[in-house]
Formats: sequence, C-alpha cells, structure tokens
Amino acid sequence: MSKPTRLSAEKRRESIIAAALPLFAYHGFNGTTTKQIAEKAGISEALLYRHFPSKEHLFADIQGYLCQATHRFSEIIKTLEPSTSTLVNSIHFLISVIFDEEHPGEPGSPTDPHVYICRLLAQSLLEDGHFARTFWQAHIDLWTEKWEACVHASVAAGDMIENEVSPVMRFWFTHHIAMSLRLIHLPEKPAVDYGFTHAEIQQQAVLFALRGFGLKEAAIKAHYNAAMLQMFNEALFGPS
Amino acid sequence: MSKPTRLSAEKRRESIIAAALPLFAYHGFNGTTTKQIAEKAGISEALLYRHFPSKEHLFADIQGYLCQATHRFSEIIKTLEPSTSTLVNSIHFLISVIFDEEHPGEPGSPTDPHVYICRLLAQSLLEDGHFARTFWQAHIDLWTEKWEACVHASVAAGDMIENEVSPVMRFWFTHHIAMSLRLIHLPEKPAVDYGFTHAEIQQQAVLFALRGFGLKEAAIKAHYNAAMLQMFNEALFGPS
DNA sequence: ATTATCTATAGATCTATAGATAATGC
DNA sequence: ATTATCTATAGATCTATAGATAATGC
Repeated sequence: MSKPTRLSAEKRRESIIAAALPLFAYHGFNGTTTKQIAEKAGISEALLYRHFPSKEHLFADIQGYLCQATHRFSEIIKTLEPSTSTLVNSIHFLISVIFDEEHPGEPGSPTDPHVYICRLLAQSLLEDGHFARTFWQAHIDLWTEKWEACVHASVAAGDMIENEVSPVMRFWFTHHIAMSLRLIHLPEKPAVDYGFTHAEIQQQAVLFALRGFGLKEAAIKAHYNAAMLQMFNEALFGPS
Repeated sequence: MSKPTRLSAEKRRESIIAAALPLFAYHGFNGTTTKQIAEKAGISEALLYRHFPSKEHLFADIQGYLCQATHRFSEIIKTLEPSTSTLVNSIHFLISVIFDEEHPGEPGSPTDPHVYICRLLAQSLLEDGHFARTFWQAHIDLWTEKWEACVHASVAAGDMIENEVSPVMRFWFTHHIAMSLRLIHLPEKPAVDYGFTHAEIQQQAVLFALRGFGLKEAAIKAHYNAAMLQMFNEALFGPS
C-alpha cells in the first residue's frame, strides 16, 4: 500500500481511470473526491494531477474512453440477413444486453463496464446530455440500418402488420423499455416491485415489444422461444 | 433583497423548499450548496438552519412533500368505466403526462413540479431508490386496478388479443417508454435526435404501446384519434 | 538524465453554529 | 416576551500545486 508499484505513464493513467470509473458511476462527479480516487488507485493525489490536469478532465477522459464503441458486434450484425427471425432475436438481444447486467458484488469490483455506463448515461441526462448523445450515436448507428431492413422483410413475409410508426422509433421504444427497467433496478432494492422474476420481466418486455412492432401472433409464436434464446445466451455468455 | 420580509415559520419553510427544489433538481444534492439555497430564498444560511437541522433533512423533507400524491385524479379515475376506450385514453394520458412537461424557461422559474420530480426520480435511482419507490407506490396504486379491469373488458369486447403478459406489466412498460423519452429530453438539447416532432414522437409511442398491449388494429383505428385527444388535452390543460 | 512518485500545504468552499439584533403579538 | 432574522466565524473538506525524493533506462 505504501509501496506502490511504479508504472509507466500510460499504465498509470489506465489504472487511475479504472479506479475512478466506479466511483464516479456510483457517487456522481460531485460526490466523488480526488482523495477517494487516489486512495482507490493506491497513489497520492499529487500523482493524479500529474496525469490529469483537473478532476473535470479526468471525468471527460473517462467518458471519451467509454464512447469508443465496441465494434465487436458490428461485423456479426452485418452478416445477419434481414428477416423476422433476426428481428425477434435482435429485440430479445437488445433487451437482454441492457437489462441483464448483473449487479457487481461490491461497488468497484471489476465487472464489465455496462453497469457503470448506465449510471453515467443517467447522470449525463441530468446534466447537459453530451455524453449520452455521443455514446448512443457511436453505438446505435451500427444497428438501425439492419433493423429497418428487418422490419421491411418481416412485412414482406406477412409476419408484421404494416403500420405508421417509424421502424427506428419502434427500435428506440424497445430500447427505452429496457433502459427504464435497468434504471429501476439500479438501486440495491429495485425501485419498483413488479412481482415477477428478472427472467419473467425480461420475457414479458420482449413480448410487449414484439407486439408493439406489429408482429402477428402467429409470427411471435413461430419465432419467439424464450427458453431457447435463454439457452442460446448462456452458451454465448456463460450461465447467469 | 437586504430587507427580507419577515414570514411565519410555516411560510418561511415553504419558501425555502420552493427555492431549494429547483436547485436540487437541476444540480443534485451534492451540486447544490446551502449558500445557493439561502441566496435564492433571499435569506441567510443561518435562517435556513433554524428551519431545517441539516441539508439532508431539507432534501428529505422536499422528497416527502412531493410524495403526498396528488389525489386530484383519483376520483376521476374511479368514475371511468372499464372499457377499450378508457384504456386507450389512459395510455394516451399516461404518456402525455410524463412526456409532455414543458421545459421551464429558466432553471427555477415557477413551473409545475413535474420537471423537478422527474429529475429527482432519476437522481433517486442513482442512489438508494427510496424516493422513487415511495413516489411510485403513492401514485401508481391509484391506477392499476382500473387498468386491469380495462384490459379484461377490452378482451371481453373482442378488442384485444388475450396474451401472457401481465396487465400491470403492460402498464409499466408503457410508463417506461414515456419515462425514458422524458429523461432523454431533460437536457436542453435532447440526447437523442429522433427526427420527429414532440407530438409525432408521442403519437408513435402511444401506437406502439397500444399494439404492445395486444389491441387489434380495428380497435386502435376505432378508438385512437390522436388529433382529437390533442384537442381534448388542450381544452383541459390549455394550449401548449 | 529522465520519469514517477511522495509529503506538505495553500487557498477556496461548504456545512453548521454561536451569539447578537430587530420585528411582531400579547 | 417571543419569534424571526442577521453577522461572523469555526472546523472540516476539497481541489490543486510547489518542491523534494526515489526509481528507471541509457
């Protein structure tokens, strides 16, 4: 503790960011002190200020770092053929990705950054919204084109009722349901007691969204199999 | 300014709460100083502490004050007969109430407290969620019973496809769409550019929700007339 | 020789209180 | 006599910097 390993500038920067991210996410910009960050990173406050000119800069750098979209899915998406099936799977996937994030054991444990991102997004919406705007622009643009194609394909296949709601808006509404669910589950004790398990809520959200899109009942029955998708997910990401 | 009117304890308390609410809403608990509150209320910090033992207490009292549900609608709701029509109107109304709140001119202008409530709810979700839980419990319990009745009536009338999603959950999903829309429009520049006007977004959200509920196309066409409801709203609440 | 790191501290706030003063109501 | 209000300030933080020291790499 009093003998911190000496790191290269780059590594130290990263270690400070890694220490600061959970603190900012859980306590907000104003609720986090440079002292806390330094302590968590195992360094002095002075060193923090050698790497970042100010607390604001550190915060901005963290946000910038998170905006570098994971284009990991980008190529997978391109390979998917536009169809009802792809649409259904995508809706399920979208809701899962946003709503499924497991709670980190202790605040600050090395979990995937999604929990932190959701908190920072909400914080951003309470401020000028700049981070949220940039983040969504970077990430969502990858999807919309394929989604629109899926809607058209689904209508053409007779699986979906043609309707006046813009395909992109339907996508956003689905996203928004998942986002609110996530926000409500941010506190240790969820802010709403729905009376259903996490899996049930998720499944019902997907069904609501599928109907919201205008999918016909027969198509839902044919293409949406929650249990199967659950297994699919577990195979991909490991059991929850 | 330097000659503040002398108020009764009760009136002064209220004036402090009125001054503090917008500040807390816009800058958060940590982002608001007792000095700012005192200045806005036109009093000294010392007086603030005569009325509230601490900043935390003031904040808690504000939240408590906001949780006293406006039971204004409570009686109206009781009179509504469960029907497809009532369901459609309620969905429209729910989304309007949450999403429609106009932006206050300057932060702190005496607007209706809804804008502030939304911000405080979001802040609460980033903390322990206690305020959000209490607020929703107080307000939403009024609705659910009637809503379930509407869903059953609608199914019975042949307007809605019976489906496995819990009626209450369908209500929450609708609420959640509106809440996310509101959150995204909290910043002066909305965090998402949907490419539609406010009215268009709202109308599409209602249609998405109606379909999400399982309403049949014929029933939607028969009962949902956005333009008419808009006029209805304006007659009730004045033109926006 | 350069780079990473620390200790110590200045200067600015921020919450909260002590103690004094002015206005009201009986 | 009571109640509302103020000025002044203590004590605790909090951000950021100055200046010194220890480790690395050529």
